[in-house]
Amino acid sequence: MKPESRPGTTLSNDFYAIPIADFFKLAISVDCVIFGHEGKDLKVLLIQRGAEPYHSKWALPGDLVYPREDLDAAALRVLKDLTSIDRVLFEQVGVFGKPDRHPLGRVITTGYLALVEINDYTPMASSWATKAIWYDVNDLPDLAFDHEEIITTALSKLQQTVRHKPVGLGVLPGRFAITELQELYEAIYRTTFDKGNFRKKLSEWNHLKESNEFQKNVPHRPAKLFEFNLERYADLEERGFSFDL
Amino acid sequence: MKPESRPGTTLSNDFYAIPIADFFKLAISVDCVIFGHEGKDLKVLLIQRGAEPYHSKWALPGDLVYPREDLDAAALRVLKDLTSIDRVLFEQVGVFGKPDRHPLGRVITTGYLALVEINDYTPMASSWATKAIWYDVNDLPDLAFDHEEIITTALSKLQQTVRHKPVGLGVLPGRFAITELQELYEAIYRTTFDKGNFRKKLSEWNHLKESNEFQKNVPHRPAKLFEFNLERYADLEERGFSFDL
DNA sequence: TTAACTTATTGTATATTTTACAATATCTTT
DNA sequence: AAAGATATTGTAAAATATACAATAAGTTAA
Repeated sequence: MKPESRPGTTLSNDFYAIPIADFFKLAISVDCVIFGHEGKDLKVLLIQRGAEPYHSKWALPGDLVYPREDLDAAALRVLKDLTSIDRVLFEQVGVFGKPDRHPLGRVITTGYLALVEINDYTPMASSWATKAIWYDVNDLPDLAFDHEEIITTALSKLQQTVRHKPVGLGVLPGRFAITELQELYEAIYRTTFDKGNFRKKLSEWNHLKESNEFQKNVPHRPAKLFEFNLERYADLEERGFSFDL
Repeated sequence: MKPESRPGTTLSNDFYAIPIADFFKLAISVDCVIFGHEGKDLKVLLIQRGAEPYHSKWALPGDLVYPREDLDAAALRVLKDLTSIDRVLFEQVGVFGKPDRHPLGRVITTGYLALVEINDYTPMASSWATKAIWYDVNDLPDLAFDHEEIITTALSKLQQTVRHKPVGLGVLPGRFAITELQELYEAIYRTTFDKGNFRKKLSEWNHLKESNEFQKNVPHRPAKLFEFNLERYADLEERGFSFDL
């Protein structure tokens, strides 16, 4: 049956060639691209599937959305199941709805991204996965479904977001050296910045305040530790800015 | 029933408290935010609904997605139904999936945006709408469902897109004055730019080529008409750039 | 104890870009 | 011919970005 054979409608009652029941033979899911930061690395949390289809293949953690559940809530549930994290940086990436993306039926999925600090949480294998492992973004295994595409889109989205919103709060420890924050940016953008210039850029944003603490046990001059100025951070998040590479 | 009472699954067969059938009692739709450009104005094409719910209210044109139809294809179908346009600038905005956003049941919608030239097309009232009218983006009527939110998100997305991709091809006529292109940008960003500086910025992008034609019948010095250098335009679209306001 | 080594932090001169306007140019209308 | 409208080009000053140099302050090894 060709789509063209039926004029448009919006949940009205004029269904023609296609039985109305067919419009409800689908499910929706969420899939989470959980980026993990650790020093200079950016990784993604993948699970090894314990069920068909794609049994034992690597995939993004995800789940069907409950009948009355909000999409964002479903994605947060998956995130929390796996990392016990409530939220850090969390946003919708987009919908992936090709008719044949799921071999068992029509499943439309919404991708979400989150960014967390790897060392803050040990990912637990959930009931639906035999194991969960952090993979480097630059070296991913073969993935189930269209999950590779979702990850690619999510990374672009993350890079985009970080150009107009501050990042680091909840990812870095409460007190951190400026170099650590720079390494977070470098991991996200897969590049390097000049130390001095990056430092100047940050000081313009004015969202850091220095503490009187220094790094300890480092084999070189210890860096002064900073913390985020929460008010100013929230303000930047709210207003947005433009960070040019 | 609380979501927490059921552990996660990914289309596997371990459904507990919720009957599997309930997972399929939902429908998906697409809604199109069709932006129309005309001189200095940016408008949105709205339809007056001819069916319940929200009968006779203003709403975005949209439709249910056919069982085997790709989401993008569904949105393009709606766009073409109404404007007979194939595509110009067209992209996904995001998913809107609050459980109660549709009074008759669970309907999850994906928003799309398109940008067209108003004078190129006369919108026709489709079978599912009593009329279709262009409304100024800054002066919208009360809208059905969560369509106001979708429009707001779509406008942000359009502004974002136009910061790293060229715009104008397919919207402006084949030959146009630079001021016309500037007015398109000004309509999208709801601001004004310095003429001289905008012109310089454009010439850096190098995607215009001058014709030997001039404006006619204007009560002032006629402007030289330009056209897009298609190769360069495509190149910019491909690579992307950063246009700072 | 000191020299070598490592990263931190600040400074700075140069190049590049942005911005705000000024100055002309070229048509139409009065 | 003067006045009125934009078009188009030019330019000086201000603001930014970039590439490095120079110095600081620890640790490690000789």
